[in-house]
Amino acid sequence: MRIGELAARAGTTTRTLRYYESRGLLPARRAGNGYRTYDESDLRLLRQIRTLQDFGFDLEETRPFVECLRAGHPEGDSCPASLAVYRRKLDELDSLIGQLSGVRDTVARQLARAELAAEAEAPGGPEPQCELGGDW
Amino acid sequence: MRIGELAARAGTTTRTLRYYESRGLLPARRAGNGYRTYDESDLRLLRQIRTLQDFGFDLEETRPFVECLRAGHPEGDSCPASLAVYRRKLDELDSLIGQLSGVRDTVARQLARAELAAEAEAPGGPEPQCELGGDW
DNA sequence: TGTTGCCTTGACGCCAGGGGCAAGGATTAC
DNA sequence: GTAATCCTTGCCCCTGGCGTCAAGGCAACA
Repeated sequence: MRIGELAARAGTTTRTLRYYESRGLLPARRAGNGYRTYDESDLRLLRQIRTLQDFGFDLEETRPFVECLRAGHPEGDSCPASLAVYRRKLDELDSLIGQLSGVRDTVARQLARAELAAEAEAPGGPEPQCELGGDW
Repeated sequence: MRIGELAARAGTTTRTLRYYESRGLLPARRAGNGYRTYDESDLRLLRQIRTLQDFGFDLEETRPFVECLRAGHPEGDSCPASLAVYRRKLDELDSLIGQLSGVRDTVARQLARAELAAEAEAPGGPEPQCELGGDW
């Protein structure tokens, strides 16, 4: 199959496939006319890449999975290098989520404080909000 | 005060201050010789920007806070536009944290599954890990 | 008078992951 | 025959927030 068909079947673009090839991630055979040629196994590699990318893995992090599949393993994560990437990613995610949660709480506190200050500055203002019900 | 001093006092660089100016975020007066001139209130604006940047706000999101201070309000978040940014950021953070948590759990499951498969494939292998204790 | 040291503008680089276009060759359909 | 698709390579563009020169001007101190 040629590049357009592979791209269509994987739900991506030819530009992306050429980019992966330029990174050495998904090299293609060439037909006599210079056209890139792919087979079903390439589709499998490509799907592995896209799945991990959807998880937020960057391209380099998908490399061990791709090489694992190319080496004949049944799954991209059947190799130690892939497991190492999983573990590192898990740590990264935990750290990032922790950080973001901290920021989230800080922002929430700032918001609450600023809202209180605004309400104090505009007493009996335009937003009584929830007291004693509205007109419904 | 000139640009180098302001940068030093805010813990940032002159390049950064010129960049902010190019974005219209922190314009400077000019001395007769063309040098940028700042005062204490600029330092305050700059600190507001840096604080929000540290929270992961991008530059444009800091603009309402800066304008609020410049308008004479005691705090950068004393204005409705700033509160709106807080709320939007809070939503973004919640959404992002939720997404990342989902990915985290997926990766964790994949890792556990792949580790089990690897162990099944190498029975009595090199990592008995926690059963019946080691040599200690 | 030189030599630092700060200042000015302008311009390119960088990171990822491609988008988009140009100029041309190959193939296929009618 | 020729028009419509496909394919090729190569090149510049984009985002954010600056870093890093480069070439030159201004100020202060010895």
